[in-house]
Amino acid sequence: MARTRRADPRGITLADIARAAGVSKITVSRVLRGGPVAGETRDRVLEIVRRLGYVPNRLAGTLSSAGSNLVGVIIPSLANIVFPDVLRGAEAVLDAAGFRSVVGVTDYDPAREEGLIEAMLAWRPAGLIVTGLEHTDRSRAMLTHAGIRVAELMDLDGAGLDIVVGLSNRAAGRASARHLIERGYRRLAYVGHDLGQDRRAAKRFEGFREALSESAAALVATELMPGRSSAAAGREGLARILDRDGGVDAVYFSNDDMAMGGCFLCLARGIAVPDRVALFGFNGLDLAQALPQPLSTIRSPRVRMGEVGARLVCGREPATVVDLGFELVPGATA
Amino acid sequence: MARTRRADPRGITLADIARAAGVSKITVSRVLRGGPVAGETRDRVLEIVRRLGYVPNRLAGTLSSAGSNLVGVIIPSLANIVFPDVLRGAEAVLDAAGFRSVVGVTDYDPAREEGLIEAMLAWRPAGLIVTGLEHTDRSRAMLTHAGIRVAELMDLDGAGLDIVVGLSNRAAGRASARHLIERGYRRLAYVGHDLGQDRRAAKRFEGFREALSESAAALVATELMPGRSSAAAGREGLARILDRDGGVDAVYFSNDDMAMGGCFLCLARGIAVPDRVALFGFNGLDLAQALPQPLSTIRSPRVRMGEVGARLVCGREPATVVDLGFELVPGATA
DNA sequence: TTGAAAGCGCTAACAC
DNA sequence: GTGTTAGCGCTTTCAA
Repeated sequence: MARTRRADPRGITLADIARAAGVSKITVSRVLRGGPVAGETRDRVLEIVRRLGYVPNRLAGTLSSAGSNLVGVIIPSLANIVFPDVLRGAEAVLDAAGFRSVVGVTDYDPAREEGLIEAMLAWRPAGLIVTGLEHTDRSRAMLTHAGIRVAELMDLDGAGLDIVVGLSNRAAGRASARHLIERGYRRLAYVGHDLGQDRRAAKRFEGFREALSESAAALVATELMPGRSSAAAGREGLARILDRDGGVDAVYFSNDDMAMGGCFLCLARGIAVPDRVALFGFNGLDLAQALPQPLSTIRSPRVRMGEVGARLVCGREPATVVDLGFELVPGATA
Repeated sequence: MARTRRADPRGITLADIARAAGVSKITVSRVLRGGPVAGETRDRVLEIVRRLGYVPNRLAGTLSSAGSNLVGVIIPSLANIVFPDVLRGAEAVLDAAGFRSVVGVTDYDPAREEGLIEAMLAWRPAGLIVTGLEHTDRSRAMLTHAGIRVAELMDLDGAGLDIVVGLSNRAAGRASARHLIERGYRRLAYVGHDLGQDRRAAKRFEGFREALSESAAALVATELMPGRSSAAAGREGLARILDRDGGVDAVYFSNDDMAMGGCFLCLARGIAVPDRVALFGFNGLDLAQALPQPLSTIRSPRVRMGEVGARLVCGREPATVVDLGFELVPGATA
């Protein structure tokens, strides 16, 4: 046995192909990467590669050439379709460009994000895509010193590190308020979920209140449900608002999931929407547009954020901020 | 310059730490992996590691030691919450066990799956998690010869390669039919989406028809909508069934998304559910349980499938088939 | 057009 | 407890 040890006992290596083809390793390497090789040699090598089912080891290739095709993608959650949408956009672009995405889920915890960033950096990825602009100091330090492109997605309200792609949640909140005010609603309520975790929802609410304070309308009730956003939470939150009454004529929800719960409550109780109470969400989910009354909401360019972020993170353009904006969907509930 | 070339110009290496600490590389390596090192040496090394922000290169580590912490996860889509649910379960278990998940999306295309399997194998992952039992011959060959654990999730109706974790979609279809029959429905309809792509939905439909053929009930209408499942498609499909009439008294949908569309149509048209027409779905999405009338459906253990698949793929147990079953949710629509 | 030698950053094996 | 040597499987460099 010439070999003392084999990392992967079943692994066929370049050397095996080279030996079988009667050429050197580097020639096989060239064939595989389209280098200058005689046609006949190329055919012979490729035939053997195919017959043996050889798959080049990218670990070795990357270590040797310093060009990884891994890109880390870190999102807060997979439980809400919003983030899979972003991931979907990123994955499509990365895949088409020959990159593999390594996915991490923070559960909205900055400390977990920090751990994930470190774990991903260990694989020397070509780039890193993260969610939002809020990170621990150490996360920031790692991202800055890693020497790779970093894209921060889904938020524009704050300072970014390199590439920032998203929308202004504050502006979205303001636009939502202005829409309700223009429609004549004056006694508004807010039904949200845990805003300590969901910083972007918190920024929308801030923008919403900002716009109200400059208007004739007022926020007369706020219901913050503990935990994640869900239709059940939105339904329960609206129930509490309506049971207390107080003459609320429109409700702004932290997102479409919550707002759909509100729609369901009104359907169940036979409450006239928007005559008795108007409902407004955020995200523009397809499902909410298939409701008996399409939800009034703001559509966020989720897939597009993933696409643009991925494209930029793989490119060489200078640091930039891309505002993808949002679209107000009038719907029928406000 | 002793060094001719540096793969990563900004990269600090083990050698840099060793030099700064006045020890050999292997000692630093031991410190980092908890090997036997004197307390004082350990402290000195760790201090330098921290100060320099050194993150060990796992490419090199893995190449050297043959122990990758990457696991490939291949799913058909990210657009339907069902697959992010599975991914979420897998990610949670993998992350807790120190593994990173490399994600691939096939778009329901076996050829793309084949390409993804090859691309992932190039990273010599510790294991691979795929969706369903249908694969191209070459995919099968690669998975069999890779010498790693492979888990196939979400389907039990067919032959697996190594680890199989899921539920019998055929049995779920049968159970759905039996439930409707027991409730007294006799003129049934089916509203589905593209079953050529979604093999699991096709198997449910097969089971459904099987059970019907042994009963007094009959399938009197079928509406297959092109493309992916969606509330809009379900709504439109049910509209066609009802517009044709034919005395249909219950409708089985390919999944909850489609069924919710059906619910929305009935709400919009004021059709009494389940008196005029009963509706039945598949998946048990939370959202469908927050509807004014909770959807009658079958709950699939999606997160659990991901968890169990991930746990087994990282372990050493022999090849096995795990039937996680399903739960019929009576709901209020059938 | 092809090859030999050196090295990517790390760890296993075996000294000392 | 610590170091030396020899790779892991590939690509780069330089030469033929």
